[in-house]
Amino acid sequence: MLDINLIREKTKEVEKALLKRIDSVNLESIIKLDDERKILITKVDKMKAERNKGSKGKPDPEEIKKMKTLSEEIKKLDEELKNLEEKLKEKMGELPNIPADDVPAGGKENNKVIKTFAEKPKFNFTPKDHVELATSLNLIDYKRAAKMSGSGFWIYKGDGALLEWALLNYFIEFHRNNGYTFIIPPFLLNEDSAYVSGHLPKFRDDLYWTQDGNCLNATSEMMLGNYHRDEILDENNLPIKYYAYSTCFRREAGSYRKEERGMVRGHQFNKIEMFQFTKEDQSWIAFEEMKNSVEKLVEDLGLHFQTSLLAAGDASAAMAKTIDVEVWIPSMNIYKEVSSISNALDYQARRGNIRYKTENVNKYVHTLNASGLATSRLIPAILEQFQQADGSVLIPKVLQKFMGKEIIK
RNA sequence: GGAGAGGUGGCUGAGUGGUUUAAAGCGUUGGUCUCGAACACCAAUAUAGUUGAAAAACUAUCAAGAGUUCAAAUCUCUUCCUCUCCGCCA
Repeated sequence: MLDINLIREKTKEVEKALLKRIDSVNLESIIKLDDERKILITKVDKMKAERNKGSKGKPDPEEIKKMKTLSEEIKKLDEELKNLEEKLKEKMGELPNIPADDVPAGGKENNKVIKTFAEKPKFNFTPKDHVELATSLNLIDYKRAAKMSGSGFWIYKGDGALLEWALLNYFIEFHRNNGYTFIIPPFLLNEDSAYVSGHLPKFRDDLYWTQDGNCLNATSEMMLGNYHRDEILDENNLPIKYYAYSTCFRREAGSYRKEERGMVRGHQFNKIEMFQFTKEDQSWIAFEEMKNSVEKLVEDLGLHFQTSLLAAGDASAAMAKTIDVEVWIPSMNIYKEVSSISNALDYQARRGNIRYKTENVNKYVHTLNASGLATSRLIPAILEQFQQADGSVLIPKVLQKFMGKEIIK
């Protein structure tokens, strides 16, 4: 949600910025609605003031008659006002966040690679893809998972399960050392929360729903963003840094399984999510810090990867700026996202009504999130990038202590 | 799943139709006192919206929504949540 006052005061600038990510903007109609709202509120409030005055003490019968007509009129106007406010809210909700100045306009094709890390691995043998490796090393059981749960699921087994858990442990330890607070949230959340996190109405079909009207969490960002909903935070506690573990569930309706074999895209995967609530002048510092953390995490695994600045149209609508960390998957000849680091500024905080008090003024916090990290795309990258001629796979140094070995064979 | 009790400001807690502009206490902040502190005393202490240059005024909010009424924290209905007891149960 954008600030209506900003839209009123800097209409042209806002319009221009929004055109970087969407084709057409009509701010005038929003301002007009807001004008109507103001006029109506002034009118109704005056009538209510009159009624309150008249109803103090015991009015005589004639006065009661007058007040009755007044009350009926107020009721009508209140109804009108409610409709107007709903319409305005809906229109405001459709507006995406204003992209940061350095974010390129347009869609995916305008994403900019910022930096590349480590070397692309070279093989003097024919490399296998991660499905072959995971199957031959008995790390992942795709077949039995399909039998039990259908396609898009997999079973971690033996060293595969240990590798998954080692990654999670590695992340958990890393964030703990960086002063983040660990959260394990419920994996089910109610509809209201999904609206506040911005996943509804857009992703309704991509979420799993229970018979009680809850949905399964698709990323713990949904939980963390709601954690301080409707609160006024103590500015001395900011920035607040959380990281959460959750299993994430996604229907992935309509996606192509063929091109994304194995575990690149599934209905269920594990993820550690980072989240920060900051003061308004601290969020870009936090953004850098989070980006550096994610880069360090992947770098220390020894993987070849790159970072990209997403174009306005490719980033999610709530975000002012997003940088993707993309890891090299040799068999696909492509870089696949393992983390998006995003700054929403006050856009999410407005929706969730999350503020802090500073010098006796309440301001909206800024919110940021980043995966730190999802495992399901790292495992293919690790298997493929670190495979040896004999079909074994070297385990990254940072994971060895969690697995008790150096090589999977 | 059944039965019961509840939800009031940062917190505790009074308030069953009309000076409630929500009592009182605690907490917090500022001041007086003091060499300094404690005590004591004085004062301030919610959020949002509208009008206004400002001072300020007005409106709404007592879990949420609807209703009754000239007037609702208070009466009625619905929903949500919390607690207690019972039942069921990986």
